[in-house]
Amino acid sequence: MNTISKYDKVMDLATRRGFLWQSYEIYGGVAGFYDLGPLGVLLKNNIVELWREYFVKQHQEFVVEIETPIITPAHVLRASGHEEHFTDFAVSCTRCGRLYRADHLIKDVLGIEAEGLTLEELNTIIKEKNIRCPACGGELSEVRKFLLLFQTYIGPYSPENLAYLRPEAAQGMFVNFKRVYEVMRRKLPLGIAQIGRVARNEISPRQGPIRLREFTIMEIEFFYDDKNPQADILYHRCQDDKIRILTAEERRRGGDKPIEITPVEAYESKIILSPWLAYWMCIANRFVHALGVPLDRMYFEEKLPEELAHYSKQTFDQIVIVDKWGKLEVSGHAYRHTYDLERHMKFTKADLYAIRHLAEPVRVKKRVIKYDKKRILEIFGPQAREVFKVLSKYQGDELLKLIETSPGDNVVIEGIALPKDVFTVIEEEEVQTVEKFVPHVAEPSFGAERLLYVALEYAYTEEDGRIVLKLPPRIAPIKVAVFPLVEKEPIVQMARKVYEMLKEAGFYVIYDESGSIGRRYARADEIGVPFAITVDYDSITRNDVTIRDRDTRKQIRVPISDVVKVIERGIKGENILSLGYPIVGSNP
RNA sequence: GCGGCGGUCGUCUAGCCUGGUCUAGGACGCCGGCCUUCCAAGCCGGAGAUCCCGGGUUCAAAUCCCGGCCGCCGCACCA
Repeated sequence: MNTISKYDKVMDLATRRGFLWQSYEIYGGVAGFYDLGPLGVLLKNNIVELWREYFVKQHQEFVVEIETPIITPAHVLRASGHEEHFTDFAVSCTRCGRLYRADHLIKDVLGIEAEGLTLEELNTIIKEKNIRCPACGGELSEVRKFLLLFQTYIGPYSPENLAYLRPEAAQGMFVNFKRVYEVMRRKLPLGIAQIGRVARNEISPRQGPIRLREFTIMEIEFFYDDKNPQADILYHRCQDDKIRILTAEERRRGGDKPIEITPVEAYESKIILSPWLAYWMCIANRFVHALGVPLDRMYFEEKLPEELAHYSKQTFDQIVIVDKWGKLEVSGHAYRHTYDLERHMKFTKADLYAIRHLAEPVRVKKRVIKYDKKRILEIFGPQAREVFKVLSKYQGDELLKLIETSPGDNVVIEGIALPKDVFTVIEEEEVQTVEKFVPHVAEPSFGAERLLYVALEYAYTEEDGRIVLKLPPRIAPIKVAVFPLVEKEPIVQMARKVYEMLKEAGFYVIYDESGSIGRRYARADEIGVPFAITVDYDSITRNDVTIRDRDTRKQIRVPISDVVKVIERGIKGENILSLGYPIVGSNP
C-alpha cells in the first residue's frame, strides 16, 4: 500500500515539472498564493479557453465578455453588501487563545440569533451576559472585526479614497449592466461574462492551491426577464443530459445521496428555481466533464437557507470528488434574482431597469396633479420662487397623497401652508407599450485554479511505476513531442524538420533527442503530451513517421503531409488510432 | 488565531538525540560523452544544497535554545 496521498503525488509532479508552486518561495513562501509555471500557464489558458468556448462562444448571440478593474471603490462594495457581509466578528479567549465567531458564540450560549448585529451590540451582549470562553471559562477579548476584503486607497490615503480588491468579478457586470444592455440593443436575455483575478483575505488558508487569497474567477451574470425567460435553449439542448443534485431538503434530512435528473426536469419540478440557472448547470456539467472528470464523480449540492450568501435566493455548488478533501467546490451557481441591480439603484439612483414590450398596449388611468402658478404668485409674491422649488421636489403621487391626507382647506408642505384649491387633479389615460422591470440574474461562477487542480488529479495515473498524465488533449499544455529514434543523421535532421513544421502549424511542441526512446516517451507522458512522433529509419525512405497515442501507447504510421491534420483531429478528441491509417509498430 | 509535529541539492532522503572528522553522504532526476532500430537499459564524467529565515549559546551549530515564516494534523474560521 502506498501511504502517499494522491494530492501529494499530484502536487509533487506539479511542482517538479513546472505547473505550479507556492509563491515567494525564496522568502519562505506566503500562505494562500501560488505561482503558475510554464506548463501551468499553458494548462490554465487552455482551461480558460475551453470555458470561453462552452460559456461564451457557443452563446455569442447573447453572452458577451467584458473586463473591469480589480480595484473597486468602497461605495460599490458597500452597495453590493460585501463590506457588511464579508466581515466576520471574532472574539478570542484571553486565557487559552481560542477564537470564536462572536455571533455564533452568542447564539450557542444564549440561544438568540446574533447574526447581523454590530460590533458594539455584540460587545454589549457579551459583557452584560458575562459570556466566557466555553472551553476554559477564561475571559473574552473585545470583539474584533475581520474584513475579508483586501483594502487599499485610490490615490492619497484618505477615508473617501478607500477601496478594496474585488472579491468577485460580478460587481463589474452589475455596474455595467445598462451600458452593455444598450450595446446589445436592449435585448434580453443577456449574459455578461468576465474572466479575471479576485482577492479574498482569508484568515488562514491551509489547503494549498485550493483556498487561495488571489485567484482567477470565470463568471457570467445572466440577466433575463422573469416573466418571459426565453429559455427554450434549456429544452433544446439539455433534454437528455443527466445532472446529479443533492437537494437542500435531502441534506436537511441528513441524506447525502444526489438524485439524477435532467436539468429540464429539475426546473419543471421546481428543484431549480430559475430556468437559466438550470441551463448553466447543464453546461457546467458538460464543461467539467470535458476537463476529464467522470460524470459520476461530480454533483451539485444545494446550499441550505442559512448557508446562502447575502445576495442569493438559491445556490448550487458544483462538487467534484477529490482525493484529499473528498468534496471540492469548483463552481457556484447562484440565483441572485434582483438583489444586486436593486442595491446599485438604491445607492446610486441610476436607472438599471430593463424594458419589457407589452404584448398589448395597456391603458393606464393616471391622476395627474397640477398647480396654479399664477395663484401661487399672487399669494406669495417674491417668495413664490421658494414655493416652486419645494413643490418641484415632490413627485406627483407624493403631492397627491399629502393633499388627500391633510385635514382642512390647507396643506402644509415643509412649513409652507398652501390652500388646497391651488391644486387641480386631472384624470389622464396613458397608453403604455413598454414597462420597466428589474431583470433576474442567474450566475455561474468558476474558480480556474481549482479546475486546474481537478484536471491534474483526474489526469494523474501511474503505469508500470511511471507517471502518465492523461489530460484531455484539448487542455494538454504541450500537444505533441518529436523524437528522432536515434541521434544519427539523417534521422535527426528529418525530426527537426517535423518539429519546425508542427510549430509552424501553431502547436506547442517539444523536441527531445536525449536518452533512450523509452525515457523520452516517459518524460512526455509525465507532462501529459498526448501525441509523440518518432522519426525512424523507415521514415527516411517512406517519408512518414509514427505517431504514438499517450494513453494506449499504440502507434500509427502517417505520411508527413498528413501529420498536422491527424494531430489536429486528435486534439479535438478523435481517436487517432481509428483514423484509418495503417497501424504498423505497436509496442505495448 | 491557538496547540502538536515538521522544514537538508529539482525530488526523496542520511546526518540532528550524543555539537568538531559535514569544504553535508546517497538515490532518482538533470546535463555531457559512449552505446542504442520504439517504451524511465548499461558504462563513464559533470553540474546541482541560503542545511527555511533571524537572533542566541559555544572556541566550534545542519545539530542545542529563542523568535519568525511556511507546511501537515487537531480546534476555530471558510461571505
